[in-house]
Amino acid sequence: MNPPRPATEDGAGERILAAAAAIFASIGYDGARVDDIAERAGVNKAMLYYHVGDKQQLYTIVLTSAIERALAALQAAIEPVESPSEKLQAVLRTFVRFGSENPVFIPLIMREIASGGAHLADEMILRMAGVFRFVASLLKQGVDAGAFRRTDPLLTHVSIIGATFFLVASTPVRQRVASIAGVETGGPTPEELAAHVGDLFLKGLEVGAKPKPKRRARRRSAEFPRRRKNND
Amino acid sequence: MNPPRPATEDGAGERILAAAAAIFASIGYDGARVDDIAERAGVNKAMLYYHVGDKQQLYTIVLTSAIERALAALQAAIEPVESPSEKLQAVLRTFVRFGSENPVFIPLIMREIASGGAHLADEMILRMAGVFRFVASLLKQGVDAGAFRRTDPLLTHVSIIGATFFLVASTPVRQRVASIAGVETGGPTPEELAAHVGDLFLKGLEVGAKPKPKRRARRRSAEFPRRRKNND
DNA sequence: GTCTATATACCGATAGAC
DNA sequence: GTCTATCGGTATATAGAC
Repeated sequence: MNPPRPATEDGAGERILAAAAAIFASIGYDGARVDDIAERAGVNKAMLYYHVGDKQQLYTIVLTSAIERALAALQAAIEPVESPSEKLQAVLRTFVRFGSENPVFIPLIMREIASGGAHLADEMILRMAGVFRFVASLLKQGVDAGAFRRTDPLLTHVSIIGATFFLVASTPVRQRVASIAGVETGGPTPEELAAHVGDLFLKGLEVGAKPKPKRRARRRSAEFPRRRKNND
Repeated sequence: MNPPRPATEDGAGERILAAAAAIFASIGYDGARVDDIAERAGVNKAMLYYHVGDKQQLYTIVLTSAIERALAALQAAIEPVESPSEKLQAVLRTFVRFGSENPVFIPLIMREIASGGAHLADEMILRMAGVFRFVASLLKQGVDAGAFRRTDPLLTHVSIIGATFFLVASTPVRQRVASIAGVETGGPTPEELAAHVGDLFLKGLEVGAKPKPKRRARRRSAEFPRRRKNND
């Protein structure tokens, strides 16, 4: 059951993982066919099992390696800039750019969210929490510096992820909608997408001239009791 | 191939569609098993084929009926309010509430986005364009009234959809991440989710006190040539 | 209209030859 | 290490009895 070696060295292993990522992203775990992955990678199906392992292991490796590279890209992106606003913009740009350059990443995550994290091992949750902590610390820096309003960091993080991921992943559907709706904004570049979402969220987070002491407390109040966890 | 009747009348047809929606939402089109749908609906599998049709027809009916009800909910939601800001907030609240009360809707759409709209017939694109037109007209009202900044309506619409859908659908994963990351915001109510995203987007869209003539022109400039359409 | 039984095909995984 | 052939299980869809 266990692969004889890490399968992350170059050669057939890389081709198999790349093919698996592409197919898992486009039709999901259940829709993916191991035969198709092997064919796309140019290897025999038996070789796929020999080198990497079964379908579930293949999926886990694809998912974890993708999110690890995403986190590394995020950390590299904010290094050269200073202010919280610039860092946040760099993060948004990195989300958009990484998702555009690695077109398997966002569909994989979106499908996992859609299924309630059914295939997500604790290991993946841990890495997602790492990305969240990264963004949360950045938001906190902005709040401490007086640049950002104080918001719920996790909900803000999810909002950012949702907006950027949808902007990138919706491109094919968006173009069809734009064509039918008669608008001409179906084909923006990743830079334009990042600029749009950066504009929106920076204005939404930055401390404006008018204080307007927040329309509702962010802390949980007694009138909103905690809901039961609904993991099945 | 064609079902003998519309299959939207009450009785077994409704139960079948509800069961199909739940299963398609939780494990996707390819993962869904017709046997499971029939069992969940409490009908024989042959009856399912007799009343509704095959798996693809089942999926199409589920998807189109869901988005039609969503659009109806949106239209009903903005009727009682007046100002563009209140209307936008009502729209956000409706997205969150409808998605929470119809837990099949958001996963269905998210999976379609993730697959690039592979299963989306033109009929569905038309309905999605209807929802976009609805939001776009609302944004335009706000711009004309001097309440909102001028942004790309389609990209703003997608950003709103992405943030709200992710906030709602991420609940199970978010709770696991929150538990690991040591934060306590894993279980907000739909009202709290709507308040958060409303706060964020209203501040991001409203015209602030400081004019700050926009950091970048929204119109496509010569330095960003239109990309080729990449529908496969 | 309803249900049982089954046709037909496919998929994941592996045995075993080389 | 590589490939062919195949096993066992399961899926969609339908035929046909009642």
